[in-house]
Amino acid sequence: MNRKIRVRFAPSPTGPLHIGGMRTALFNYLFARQHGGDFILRIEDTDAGRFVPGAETYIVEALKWCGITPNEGLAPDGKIAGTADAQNPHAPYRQSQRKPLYRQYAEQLVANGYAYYAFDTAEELDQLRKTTEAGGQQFIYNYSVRNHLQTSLNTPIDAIQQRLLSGNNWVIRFKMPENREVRMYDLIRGEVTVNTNTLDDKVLWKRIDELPTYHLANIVDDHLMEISHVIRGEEWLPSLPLHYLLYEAFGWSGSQPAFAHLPLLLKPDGKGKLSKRDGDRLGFPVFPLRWVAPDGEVSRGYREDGYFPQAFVNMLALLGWNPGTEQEVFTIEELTACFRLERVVKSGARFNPEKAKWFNQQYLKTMPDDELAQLYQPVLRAKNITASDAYVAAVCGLVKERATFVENFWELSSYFFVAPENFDEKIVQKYWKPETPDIICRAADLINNTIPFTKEELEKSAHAWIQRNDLGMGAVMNALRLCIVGASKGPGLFDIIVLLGNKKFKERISHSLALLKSVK
RNA sequence: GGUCCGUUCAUCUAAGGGUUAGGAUUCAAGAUUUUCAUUCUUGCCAUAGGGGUUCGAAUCCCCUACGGACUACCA
Repeated sequence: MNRKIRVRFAPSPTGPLHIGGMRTALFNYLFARQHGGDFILRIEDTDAGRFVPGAETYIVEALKWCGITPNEGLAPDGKIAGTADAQNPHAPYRQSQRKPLYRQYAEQLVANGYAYYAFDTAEELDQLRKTTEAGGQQFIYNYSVRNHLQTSLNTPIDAIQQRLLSGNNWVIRFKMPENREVRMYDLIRGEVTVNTNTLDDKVLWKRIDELPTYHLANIVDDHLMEISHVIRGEEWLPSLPLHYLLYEAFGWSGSQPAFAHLPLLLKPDGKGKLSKRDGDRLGFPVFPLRWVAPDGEVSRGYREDGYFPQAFVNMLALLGWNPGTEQEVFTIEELTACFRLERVVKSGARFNPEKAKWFNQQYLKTMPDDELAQLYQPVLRAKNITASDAYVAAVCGLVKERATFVENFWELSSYFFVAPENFDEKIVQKYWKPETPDIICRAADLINNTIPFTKEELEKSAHAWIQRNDLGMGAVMNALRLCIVGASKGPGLFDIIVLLGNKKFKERISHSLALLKSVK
């Protein structure tokens, strides 16, 4: 039985996707691609009350940024497919648009005795729950209470019809069997067993918005869309028995998908799962893209914070998964090749923002200079600086290994574009002596007259000159660096000078000399 | 409270019953460098506790503790 691998990522558009959701999407994507299967994007918008405008677009954009492209579920315009075509045979992929479909399945369950209509109101239920718990008992809506309530199980057929016709004062509940051990299998956790007595009669059909609940829609769609593997967050593990039982009730157990529940992402500090608040509190993004909530509140995004999507994806992949080797830096192709569901860790992972930075640095370091130049040019233009691509690329080449983000480039390389106006106090104190200006002038002359004007040649003649005059490497080089850079940092001084060029070097020396004179 | 899942350095994790318990991030020290950074070297640091099973347990079993999720007409 060689079933086609088909997985789905099924977020609900209640807000931006956070890191955990992105990881779930990534693992689904990797798994599908590795097996030559399909990766389907489905929108689970069966809660009209929690719908947030823009969330769906955000989800599509975020996946796109990461290079996680669904091969089913999107229309040619890049949006969620709303109608079926050759490319999207199982459309629509928004559950709200699949609404007409679900009702019959719910009714089927009622007809076959696996579900029933319940006529109690939310208020009655609340009351019942309160009194039960006040009596020290825990309230479970199951066989022990369902017979005492008004349901289709204890109401004559004509009266049921009457109630159904008289309005929407009803829900459909799953009739949880009594005292059954449900044995389930999870690809990551192994066998899990639960007794049905601890479970309750979950609502499958909501009166409030006349839509199925997650549980019903999810099972029906996974079946109809021929999903082979359900890879989702651990928060769904407690509802797995219900899902098993639903497949059974529909008679679909034979084609039921395999399940894998991913460990949760925990706060970097303290207790509990990672939340939006932690990002604000600890100063790191929890969302892939910047998100502006309908109320105007802005949440940072990895993209806007200057992370490369490759680095972000790489970081995500290593959250709760590892290849068993010591490799940490992966392209998405490499990830696709070596990802194994069985190697996903069982325990929750504390999220570490530091490691995310480290990954970005790894990618920055290996990125070609001309690509970096394209990213840096807009920053320069914003500062009214015009420089050739070749020049900017050379600058990037010299500073990239000391940066984590392109954003760091300016502070690391401003002196390649503008003369320093301020000088590091400590370095001035240490290296700027009364005789220094004279030495700098002579050194500058020497440098200006060196032919060819190359790093090697400059190094050779400068070293010889310093030695000949017994001036001390540190004293001359640091003072010279102070004039060029303004501080004691940066790449090799002769690298800088050569890139700056003879003319600019001269200007820089006289400019700084004048400034430093007034400082002293 | 109930149900389920989990527990190896500060953090992410490796170790199919037999290793001085390995790597990475962070931190610290040293080397290299004219400086900063990179790089390299080194260091610090862990099997939650208690019982079993076994010649031998991080690994299998039980108990305890701790952590997490779930417990809606949310997903």
